[in-house]
Amino acid sequence: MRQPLDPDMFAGCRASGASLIRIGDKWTSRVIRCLESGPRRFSEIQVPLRGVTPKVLTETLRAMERDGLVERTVYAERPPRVEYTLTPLGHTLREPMAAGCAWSEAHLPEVMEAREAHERSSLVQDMAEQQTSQR
Amino acid sequence: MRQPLDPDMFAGCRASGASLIRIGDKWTSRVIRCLESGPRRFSEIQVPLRGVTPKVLTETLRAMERDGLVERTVYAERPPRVEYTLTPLGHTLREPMAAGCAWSEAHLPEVMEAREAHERSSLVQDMAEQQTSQR
DNA sequence: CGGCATCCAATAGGATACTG
DNA sequence: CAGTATCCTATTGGATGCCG
Repeated sequence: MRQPLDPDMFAGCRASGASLIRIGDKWTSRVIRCLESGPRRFSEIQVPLRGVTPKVLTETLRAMERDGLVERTVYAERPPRVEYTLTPLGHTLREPMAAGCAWSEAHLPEVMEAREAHERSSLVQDMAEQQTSQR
Repeated sequence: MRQPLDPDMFAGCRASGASLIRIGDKWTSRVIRCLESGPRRFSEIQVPLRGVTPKVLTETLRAMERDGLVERTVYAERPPRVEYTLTPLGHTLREPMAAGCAWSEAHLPEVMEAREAHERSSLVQDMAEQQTSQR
């Protein structure tokens, strides 16, 4: 016989999960990879992120700063220059993130295959439904 | 001197990243953990997810089915019974996900500390601004 | 250059009621 | 029981323009 699931199994996870620390976030992971190789400027990061709007990039960077993952340094120059650096804490995120990326790369073919198989079968179903409604 | 970032460093990642496979998704990771211990029924999963609406849970499960992460089995009974099972592919996701969870748990204190420190400093800033505008 | 302010569209997600 | 259907709101993210 099967054990019932603990209703509160995610009680602590609501705080520690993706909702608190924007790891699952669309952009956070990419920003980290951009900063792996050293400090980068705002516009440098913006390029590989395929022209994400400055608003969104700012929000992402601010959130990461808030969580102590990146540090923001402003140089009082003309024109102004701002650099973002991965903090030691931010660097520790590289490992688990690499695990996720590795999984994606390794299993992408399987996922694509499953997706196509699903599409085929649902197509057949749709056709069957059309037949039925035509009666 | 610093190397420029490759503008296309995420060219393949757009397909393999969180956007394609809903890993970073708020619910997907939790569903997987619910199914680790064996097949579960719809309503069983719904409980620890703190009463997520059936609509959202359905969407999540359907997406995971589409990607070959879970399998849906309908038993022709009265009342009807449906069970969701982790596929072998779905099981392979447990490892990288565990890595992420471990990180969260391990570094949560640091993140919380950074967050509080940030809040304190921005509070001081706000007070300073108020002083300025009162002049 | 590196933002911020504002407006707007698209999407996600919740509440509720109903069905096979 | 396991959803579907409908409605509605909140959040996300894009576009644009301005500023230090």
